[in-house]
Amino acid sequence: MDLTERNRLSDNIVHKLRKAILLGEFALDEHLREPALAERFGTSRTPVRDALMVLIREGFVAKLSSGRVVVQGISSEDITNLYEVRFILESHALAAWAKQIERLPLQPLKNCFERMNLNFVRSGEFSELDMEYHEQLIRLAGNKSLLQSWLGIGETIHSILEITNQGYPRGEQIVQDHSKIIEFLDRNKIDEAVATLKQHLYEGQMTMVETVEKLKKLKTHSTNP
Amino acid sequence: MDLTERNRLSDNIVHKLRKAILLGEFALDEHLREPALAERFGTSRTPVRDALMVLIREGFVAKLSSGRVVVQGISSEDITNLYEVRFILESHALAAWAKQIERLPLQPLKNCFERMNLNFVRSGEFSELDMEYHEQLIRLAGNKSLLQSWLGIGETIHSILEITNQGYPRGEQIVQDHSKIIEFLDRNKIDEAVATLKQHLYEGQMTMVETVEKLKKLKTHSTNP
DNA sequence: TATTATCTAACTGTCGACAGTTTAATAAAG
DNA sequence: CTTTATTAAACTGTCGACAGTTAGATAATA
Repeated sequence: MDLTERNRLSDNIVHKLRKAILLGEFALDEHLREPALAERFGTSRTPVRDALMVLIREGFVAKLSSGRVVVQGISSEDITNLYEVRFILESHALAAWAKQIERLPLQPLKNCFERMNLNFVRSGEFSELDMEYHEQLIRLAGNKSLLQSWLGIGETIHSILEITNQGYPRGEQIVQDHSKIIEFLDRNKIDEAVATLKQHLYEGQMTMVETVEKLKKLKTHSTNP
Repeated sequence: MDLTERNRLSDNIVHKLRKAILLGEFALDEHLREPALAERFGTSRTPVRDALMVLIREGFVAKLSSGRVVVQGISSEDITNLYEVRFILESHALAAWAKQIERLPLQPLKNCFERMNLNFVRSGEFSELDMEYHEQLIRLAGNKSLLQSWLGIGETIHSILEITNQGYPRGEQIVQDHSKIIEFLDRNKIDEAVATLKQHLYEGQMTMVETVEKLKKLKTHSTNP
């Protein structure tokens, strides 16, 4: 079933570069040079180039038409934007699912929830399961483009969570919300499911904004002599 | 203002590969081999790899975890999906713009419309201007993530239009719709603007589905001996 | 000193090559 | 004749190198 999952060097570089950008290691609009990055990560330029293409798509960096790649950084407004789009995509998924003549089964969503419910203490896996739950939610719509758009947003959010994650203080709340959404869907109460989702995402957004703000202050102090 | 626009070989390859896939030159799930493509386009493998990464993002091909890149093709359902997402993004842009305390100016949208209104005979530029109009519409929301998500959808749609384009039989209707949307926005009639947009996109979707179906039939006949 | 011109160093896009791995083909066994 | 084992060809990921171009430093001019 194609589980090979070869580890490419670029994957590792993507991960580390995202972290470095989020932690404010680079200044805004700073030019990221491929040779310097290649030396930093102990590779040739090829995996660095591949990694930069991924980060361009995710919006962490931007490519000027001159070819230069510059750091974009993540502001509170960016996070608000991100969650705004995330909500319209996910709420549309629920609405689209409800409109289907033959609705796709809720089972994958439920299975994911069960795994999360059991392991919700282990914060490492929790973040993955949280995102997987929302991905399953999107998949309910059976719309390839919707999934593709969501993956762009979802991966960005996930990578931010991965780094800023403080151990999921809201773990129990999250599990409870996920449970409520499934119940509402089961009972065909779509509006209630969407409302729960909205509140759920809003809280996630607030937490992330706070965390990123903290990080930013931390950075400002440590660099101001 | 950064107008350099260097021509990379990969851009050319992206264009030609998209066209080949849409015209049905490759079978579904066919394996695209980098060396073969490199020879076909008279380049080394590097620009081919870069081009494939773009096509992966656009959904024309998919990368298996083994590293293989396989052709995905475009079905009528794919187009429906594409337009469904496009509509929720664009309609959200209008709603978000309307909610702003200090609304972004409509001028860029109007400027784009004027250029389209003048040149709408020249079908070559028309396609570009049509997409630019809708991009300006998205920009009204002032949401970076929304724009990024839309660009993914928009570029895919644009590339399909570019190839299947039969000379824009609906040109006048399109210009008229664009004009109506601007008027509605000017008068703060958001619901009407969204309704016009919905009808506008629906007609675009129908045209594209028809065209792609025609292409498919054409292909079936020419390959069946 | 401010501004323009020149030059050098460095970067990006591209190339060909290599190594490990995977696929496909062939041979061996049931 | 089908299924498993073996082998060989080919592909992907990675590397170092080169050339044209760009950015920044230095020199020249006002």
